[in-house]
Amino acid sequence: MKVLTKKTDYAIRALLTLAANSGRYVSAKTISEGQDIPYQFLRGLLQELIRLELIVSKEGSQGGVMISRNPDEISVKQLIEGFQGKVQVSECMFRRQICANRAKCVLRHEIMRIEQVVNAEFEKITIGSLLRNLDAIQGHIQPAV
Amino acid sequence: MKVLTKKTDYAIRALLTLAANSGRYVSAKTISEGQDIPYQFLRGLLQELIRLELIVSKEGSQGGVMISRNPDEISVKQLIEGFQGKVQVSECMFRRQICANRAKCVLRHEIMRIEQVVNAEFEKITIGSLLRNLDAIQGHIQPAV
DNA sequence: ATAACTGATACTATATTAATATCAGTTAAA
DNA sequence: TTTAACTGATATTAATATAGTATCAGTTAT
Ligand code: FES
Ligand code: FES
Repeated sequence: MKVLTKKTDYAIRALLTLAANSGRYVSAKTISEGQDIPYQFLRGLLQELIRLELIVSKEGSQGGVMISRNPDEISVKQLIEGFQGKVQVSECMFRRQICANRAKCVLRHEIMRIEQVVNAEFEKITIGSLLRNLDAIQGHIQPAV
Repeated sequence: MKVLTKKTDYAIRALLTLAANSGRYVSAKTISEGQDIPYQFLRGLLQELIRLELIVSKEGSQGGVMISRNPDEISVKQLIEGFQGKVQVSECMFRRQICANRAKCVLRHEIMRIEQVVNAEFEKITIGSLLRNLDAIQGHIQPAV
């Protein structure tokens, strides 16, 4: 049981590369090769990131994508929601009117609490914090090119 | 993004019925109808619960399945692990030796912490606790037949 | 004997995720 | 002014996981 799909994982890694190269346009090809993400898959994903307004693009030769937000304001939670939808533990555990009074259902509350904890934790993790951690370890994410 | 699959959800509900009928054999048909779980799907699932040693069965007429553990000792965590595998936030976020020193990787630790929180929460929720909550609400889960 | 059951297993359908492919249009620079 | 390096947009396929169905053999209470 995995919580992050490959797409979200790829998005995080692409954004890390972009955060390490802010102010510069980096091509999909460069990111693809640097992070070992399938090229066309990455391209689609980058277009989604553009729609999410986390990056901007420049067409043509020497073009590419560039991060357009403060990396500290891009949380893993946002990315999960953008690519996988809200964290949802389950639908109503007891369907068909079993819990007539959904609003007061203790179970639901219990389970929604877990969702909140997970969300809160993923909110704390940002592209910025990840990048700093990586830098602290060994300065991995090299400026591309 | 859902955390519990239908199978796990069904298993929880089947076990609640069985917990409310402990000491008695309840047929798959009765559970299926009572909880609105597809019959054959439920049958397979019950066989898995038998292998997990959470229930026992009796063949033949008047047969069925019966819970064989203290409901307080059956946690949702166990069920998730039995049906969906361990909670795993992602594989190593940075593949191919990027983090040369996996053991000390801050990211991994961060992410593993979330996994632990989730697991700890699901461990607290047991068939017993769920059943008591339901009873407290309105005594839903009627003894079957 | 028969109806009500489980054991075991094979199969199909559906949905989600992952990956590829194609072609049109933009831009920098030789 | 042509060309190579790019993105935009979209269609298609492949792989995998989840959900649901079907069948037949064997067991047991009545
Ligand atoms: S779990 Fe759905 S209302 Fe209680
Ligand atoms: S995330 Fe894999 S070792 Fe750091």
